Amino acid sequence: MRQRGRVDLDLVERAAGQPRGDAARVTLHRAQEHGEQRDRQQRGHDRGPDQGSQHAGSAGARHARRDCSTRAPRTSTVPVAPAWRARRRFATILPPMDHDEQPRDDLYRIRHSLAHVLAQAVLQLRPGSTLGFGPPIDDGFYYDFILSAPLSEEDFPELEKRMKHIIKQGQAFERDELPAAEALRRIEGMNEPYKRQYAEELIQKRGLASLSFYKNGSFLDMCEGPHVENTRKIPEGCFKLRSIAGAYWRGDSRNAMMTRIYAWAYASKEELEAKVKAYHEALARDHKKLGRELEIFVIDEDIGKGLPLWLPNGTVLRDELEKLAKELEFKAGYVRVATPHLTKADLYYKTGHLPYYASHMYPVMELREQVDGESVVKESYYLKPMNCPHHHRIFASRKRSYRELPLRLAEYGQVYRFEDGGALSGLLRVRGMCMNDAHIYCTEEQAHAEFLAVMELHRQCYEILGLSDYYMRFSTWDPTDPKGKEKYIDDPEGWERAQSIVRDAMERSGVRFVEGKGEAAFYGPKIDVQFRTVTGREETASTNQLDFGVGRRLGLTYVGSDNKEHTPYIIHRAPLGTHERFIAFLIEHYAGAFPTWLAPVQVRVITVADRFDEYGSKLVASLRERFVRAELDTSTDTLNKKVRNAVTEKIPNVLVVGEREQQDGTVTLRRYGEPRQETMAFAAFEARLHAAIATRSRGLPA
RNA sequence: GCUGGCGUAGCUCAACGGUAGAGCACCUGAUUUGUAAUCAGGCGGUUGCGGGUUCGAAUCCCAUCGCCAGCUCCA
Repeated sequence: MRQRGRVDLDLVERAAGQPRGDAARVTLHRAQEHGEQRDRQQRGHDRGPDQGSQHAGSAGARHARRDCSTRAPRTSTVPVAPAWRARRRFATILPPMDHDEQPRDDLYRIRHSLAHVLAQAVLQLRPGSTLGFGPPIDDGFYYDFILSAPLSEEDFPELEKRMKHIIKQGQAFERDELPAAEALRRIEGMNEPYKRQYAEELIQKRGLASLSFYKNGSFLDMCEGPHVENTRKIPEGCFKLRSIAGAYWRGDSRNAMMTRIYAWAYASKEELEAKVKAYHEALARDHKKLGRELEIFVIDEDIGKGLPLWLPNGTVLRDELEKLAKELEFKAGYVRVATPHLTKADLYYKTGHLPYYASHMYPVMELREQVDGESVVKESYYLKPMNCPHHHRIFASRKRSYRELPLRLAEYGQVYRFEDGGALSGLLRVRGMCMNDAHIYCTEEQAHAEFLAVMELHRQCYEILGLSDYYMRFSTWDPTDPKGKEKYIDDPEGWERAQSIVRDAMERSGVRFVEGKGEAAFYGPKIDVQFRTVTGREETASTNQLDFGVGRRLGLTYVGSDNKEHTPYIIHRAPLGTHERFIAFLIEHYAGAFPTWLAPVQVRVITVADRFDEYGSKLVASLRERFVRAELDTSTDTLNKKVRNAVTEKIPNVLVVGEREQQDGTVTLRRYGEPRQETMAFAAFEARLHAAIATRSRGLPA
């Protein structure tokens, strides 16, 4: 069960991507416009306060916060986001739309009206059911019910038939606006307890003086509209019931479980069909499917839920990403550290994780000994759910001077979080994950440049990977949050300063972002990078947080030029998130066809007949000599079959060699996805290949 | 965690109260092939696990494990 205790640790933070349970407000900053938006969107469960889940970004984010230590070269070589301003690659997917922001256009009306039509059909089929919410959503609409008898997808044809019938009847949507008291009386008569509860909230908490109702045919609903004037305005064949699932009333597991029916709906039959088709095609990129087919990872029941086994192909991806991170971080002045997977329980009491975060950690390991015939606990250990406390201890390993700041400690650290079983999903949400983690300890004066440098590091990573389908979310502190003082560091001035540092850095970088008020980490504001999976779920890939509170809490200090002790700012960041989530993301991004530098098998040599295998072996040996992942296909398959296999495995470079090539010392290159093949000297191919790998380019430069 | 659906060979699936099958993969043999599946044979499942109903269970029931989807995109 989920507990709702609040921890104030970073962990607590919802991990990235997590949906936050509270209604947070988000402001969209696009160039100059500001729009109000809310980020609900997440479809994950609310992992809000309680759950810290997630890795990747989230993880990064959340975890990170704790203390550490070590010294880094006090270089001043940090590149300060220069290039960033000019590029426009960020944020090409649209952030979630706020309820109050959605355009009430025709499509909105159609979807909203269809939700009422669905409800009417459901009430016909299951009289006595009660209603929850039924809003339009990004790709259609849904409606929540407490059904008088269960429905399943098998009932969809019947429901759709009834819906079509209702539409054909040409029911008019009639709006009725009643003063609060009268509205409540009417709702009372409707026998809709959830609607009533919400109506009371609207009147009492939001101060609405009146409520509106819409009636079409036999169906009456409290609803703000707008709707189409008549069901005939709903285009024929523009919707399709999609799925049925449970959903808690108001997304809160303490509330009743309702049944939610989702449907797709678009402005025309053609558009609907195109979208549904695109959706099904997108499923072919699902990382769970490709992960199995391309032998990247498996999740073995005998090992445990959420604990992936990385197969050789997947391990190549991890190694290459780590190599990339090490190179970029080295250039950005980071130093690497390594810390153990286990930690004494005491540390987590100091950081504040225990006992609040305990439900998201694997149970304690206790070393016992016999004392007077009784078994007593001598020492207790936990698997670490984040790397920050370890890094903070490294920072604290000796006295620190301002002269060695900023100190940037980096580690691809393995952490374990006990996520809810129902939340686990392939590599996207796991219980064991390896984070591209780092903590930067710096002075307040350095924080701005360091944060910019972190954003620049993000830009570099994303540019190399060709990622552009994401948006950034700036999560800030909400001074009016009723739980503020227990949840967040109580230091309004500190928040203001930290937020202005981040906001300014973001604005200077020119990156588009949305603002989520009330979504900050407990110790500071953060920037999360949000993306969507092929199935449309939003997740956090990367996270960056400016922590002004934990250093103080843990007594981390450095000696300043004034010979006094000061508390460092700490930036927690994870541009590549966790291997688990990030690779899931990359598999879907590339549809399994990785660029040469990342590909598990970079070159497959196929001979026309086995008498050319010796020549093929020489090619492979030459390539492997310089660390190219090349291999010779020695199977007895036909040439056609070998080519087919290489294509199926999405190998980026296939070399076909036979009599001609052997004689001329050439190779015939067949690039994945390119119909044209090309014969060239082997030396020329090698040079191009090495160039492609060295520059991590997507193609093979000429 | 909760709601619902689903677990048949390594993979994708069929059999839906009456002897558990196919394709691919794998193994063996033949084939030595110039760009997306050569031919033949073979191996492979106590139908996730455990109970129950039944003359008989992969099919029905219960429990359990696992997987998938959903769990505010608020009237």
